[in-house]
Amino acid sequence: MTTQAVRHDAMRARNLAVVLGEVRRSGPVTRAALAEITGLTKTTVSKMVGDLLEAGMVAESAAPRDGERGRPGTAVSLSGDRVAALGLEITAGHLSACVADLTLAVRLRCAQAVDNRSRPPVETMAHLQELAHRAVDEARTAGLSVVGSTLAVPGPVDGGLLHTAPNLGWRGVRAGDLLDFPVTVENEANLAALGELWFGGGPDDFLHVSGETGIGAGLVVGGELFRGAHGLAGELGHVVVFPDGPDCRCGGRGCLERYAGQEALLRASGAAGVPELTERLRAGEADALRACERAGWALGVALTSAVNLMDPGTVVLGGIFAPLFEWIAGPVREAMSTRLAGMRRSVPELAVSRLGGDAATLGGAGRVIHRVIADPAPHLPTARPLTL
Amino acid sequence: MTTQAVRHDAMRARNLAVVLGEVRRSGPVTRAALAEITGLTKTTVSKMVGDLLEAGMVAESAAPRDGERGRPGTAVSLSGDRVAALGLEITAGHLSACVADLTLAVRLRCAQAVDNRSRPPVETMAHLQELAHRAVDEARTAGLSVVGSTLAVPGPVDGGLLHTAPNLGWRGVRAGDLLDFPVTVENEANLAALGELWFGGGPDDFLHVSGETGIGAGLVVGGELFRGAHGLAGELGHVVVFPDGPDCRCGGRGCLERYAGQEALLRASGAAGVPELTERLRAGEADALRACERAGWALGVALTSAVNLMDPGTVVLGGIFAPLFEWIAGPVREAMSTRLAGMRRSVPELAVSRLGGDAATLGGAGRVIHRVIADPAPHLPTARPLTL
DNA sequence: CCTATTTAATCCACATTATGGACTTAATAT
DNA sequence: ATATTAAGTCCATAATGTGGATTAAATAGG
Repeated sequence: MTTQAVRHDAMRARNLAVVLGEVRRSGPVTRAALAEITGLTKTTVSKMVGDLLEAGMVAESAAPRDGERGRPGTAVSLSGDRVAALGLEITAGHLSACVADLTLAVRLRCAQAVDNRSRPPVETMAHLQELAHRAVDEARTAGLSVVGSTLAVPGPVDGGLLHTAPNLGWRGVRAGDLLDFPVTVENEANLAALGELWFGGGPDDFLHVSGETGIGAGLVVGGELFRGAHGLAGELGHVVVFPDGPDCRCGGRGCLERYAGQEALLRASGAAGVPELTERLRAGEADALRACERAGWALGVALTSAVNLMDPGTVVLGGIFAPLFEWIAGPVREAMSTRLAGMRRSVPELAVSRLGGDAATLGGAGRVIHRVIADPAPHLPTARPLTL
Repeated sequence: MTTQAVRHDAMRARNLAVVLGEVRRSGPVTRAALAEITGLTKTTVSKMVGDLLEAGMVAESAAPRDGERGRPGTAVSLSGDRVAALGLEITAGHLSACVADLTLAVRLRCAQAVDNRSRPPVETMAHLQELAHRAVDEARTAGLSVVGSTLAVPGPVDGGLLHTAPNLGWRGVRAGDLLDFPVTVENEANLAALGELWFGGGPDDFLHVSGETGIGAGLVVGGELFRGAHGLAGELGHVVVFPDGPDCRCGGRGCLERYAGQEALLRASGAAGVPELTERLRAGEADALRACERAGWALGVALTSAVNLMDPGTVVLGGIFAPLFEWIAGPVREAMSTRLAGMRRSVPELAVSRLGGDAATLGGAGRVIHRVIADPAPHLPTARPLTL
C-alpha cells in the first residue's frame, strides 16, 4: 500500500502524537518547553495539551522549579489514571494476564497454573477469557479504561493465525477468534523482546533470546520489532549448529535447540528442572557445569550466525538463560568473540534480561500502550473500554 | 528521534509524494482517476500534477481511451526527461557508473577494468570521480539533471565509513569524502538487493545473495532494505556451516565462504574462473558437478539459518550463483526444504537474479530515484544538478 | 446534424489547522 | 512597590484541502 494522503485531521493527529510522545520522553515538561522541543508554536501545543488533559492521558503537576525568574510553568506528564492495556499469555503450564497503564506501570498481574497440553484450544481459551474479564473488571473499578489487548502464544503467528505450537499441541488455531473481545495474537518471543524494550529498559537495538522449551528470539531495531516477511523471523532454535548433528523435531538436524534447549540442557546435566540446575551449578557440580558450557558454546555459534545476518546492537539473554546467565555467558561470549571480532568493529554486548517469566505478557500490554501513544487521536473523545 | 511535527508545507509535501507515487504505480492515469485512488479531491490532485509537470517529473500523454462517453482525460505518467540519478561502484577489478532516469530507465552505463587492489584509495577515488563527472556531463547534454548519487563498495558501511574491504585492501576509508560531489556510500550486497527490487522486478520480500569473492546478502522486507543496528546485516558469508570447519580469514571457523565462496568453488572444481566452471559444468565434468553440489549444500545449510532468523519471502541467487543456478539450485533447495519444511507453512521459493554484475550500480541509482519519488517536494522549483 | 448525457478538469467560497505577535498572568529581582 | 522575565492565552492571518458549481470535450440518440 502506498502511504496515505494527509488531510487536516491527519495533520492534527500526527502533531498530537508528536506532543504526547515528547511528554513521555521528557517526563514532566511545561507547554513552553514542549513548544521549544517540537518546533510547534505555544498556541498549538496548548490546544493539544488541553485535549490530552481532557482525555486523561496527561496530567498537570507542579513545575519543577529552582529559583528562576518569570511566571512558573505548569508541567504535564503522562497520566496512568485512565488509559490501560491488557496483556495475556498462554504457555504449556500457565495462563497469565496483566494490565499496564499509559505510564507503563503494571497495575495488575495474575497467573494461574494449568496444564494446557491436556486441553483442547476452546477450553483453554474459555478459561483465558474468564481471566481476562476479571482483569478488565478489576481495572475498571480502579477507574482504568482498557483500550486493547495482546495475546502471547508459544509459536509462529502470521496474520492472527497460530501456525503451530508444539508445546501446546495446537496447529492452525485462530486463537483471537475464540475470545469475545478484540485481541492481537503474537509470538511469545517477539513480545518478550518488546517487553524487554519497554519494561526492562533495554536499548533501542537488541536481539532478545527467550528460551523455554524451544528457543525463540525477537529482534528490535531502532525500537521497532523486526518480524520478517510473514512474521516468522527469530526462530533461533532451529539455526543450524552442526549440519550432521542429531535429528530435530523440526525435521532438520543439529539445530540449536538440540544443544541448548531446556530439554537438552536438563538431560545433559541430569537435573529435573532449571531451579535444580542452578542449584547444582551453584554447588559447582561438574556435570552441570559441563552441560552449561556445551550449551553456551552452541548458543554462541548460533548467535554468531545471527549477528552476521541481523547485526543486532546487543544480545539479551532471557527465558531459562537468564537464571543461567552467570554460567552460560562466558562460553557464549567466547564462541561469539573469536568468530566475530575479525569482521566488525565491535562484538555485540551480551546482557541478561531483567524481566522474569512474564516478559511476553508485559510486552503485549506495552504494545497496545505504545500504539496509543503513537496515535492518540482515536482515543480522544471518550476512550471506550473493551466490549467487556 | 521522535517523529517530526507536521506543518502545512509538510502536509503538502506528503500529498505530493502520494500523488507522484500513485502515478508511478498506476502507469498513465488521468487526474480524475488519481483523485479517486488517493482519496484527495480533483482540485488538489490537479494542483499537484501541475507542479509535477512544471518540475518535469511527470508528462501528459494521450488518454488511453476505448469508446467511453464523457470528456476524455489527459493521462499523466512519470517522465524520464529531467530527473536522473548516478550509481557508482568499485570492485576489485572494475570501476563502473550508470545513470538512471525517473522511470528507472538506464540512460547511461560505463565500466572500466582497473586493478584497484594495487592502488591507494585516493587514486582509485580520483579515477572514479573522473568517470562520474563524465557520466554527469553526458547526462546533462541529454537534458537530464542528476540529483544525487550512491557509491557501492565491497564491504560493510556504517554511517559513511567503509569499515573494511578485504578485496580492495582498504580499511576505515571515508570514501564519500574523497569525491567532490555529495554521495551516499553503501554496501554492495545491500545495493544489489535494491537493484533486484527495482530493476529486476523482484517481489517485495526477498533475500538477495550476491556472491563474488565474499558472499553477501541483502534483505528486502516490504520493499525496504533491512540494515540492522549498524548497517552490517546480511553477512551471509560468515554464517557458520561447520563450527569445527577450516579456519576463515574472519577469524572464525567453517564459515559459508569456505565452502561456497568463489575461491573455494574454483579450487574444488579446478577451474580458473566462473566462466570456465560453467563450461565444465555444461560439459558434465564430474569434479565441477561435485564442487557445485557441495557448495550448494553448504549454501542451503546457511540459508536455512538465514530463513529461520530473517523469514524472507523468497531467496534470490545473484552474483556468481546466478550463472551457476542451473547446477547449484537443486542442492540448495534440497538442503533447505528438508530442514525447513517442518516448521513453516511454506519453504521460501528459490529464484535466480535477472540482473548481471551491475545490480549494485543500478541499485545505487535506483535508491536516489526512489527517494525523489518518496519526497519530490525538494525537487520542485528547480532540480539543481550535482555540483559538477 | 443537433441535443442530451457523461465524464474531466477547473474555479471559488469555505473549513480546518498552524503561525506569530500581542496580551495577560505570575513569578523573581531591585 | 516596580521592573523584569517567562508561561500561557487570544486573535488575526496564512496555508492547504474540501465540495459543489461551472466549463470543456467527448459519445449516444433522435
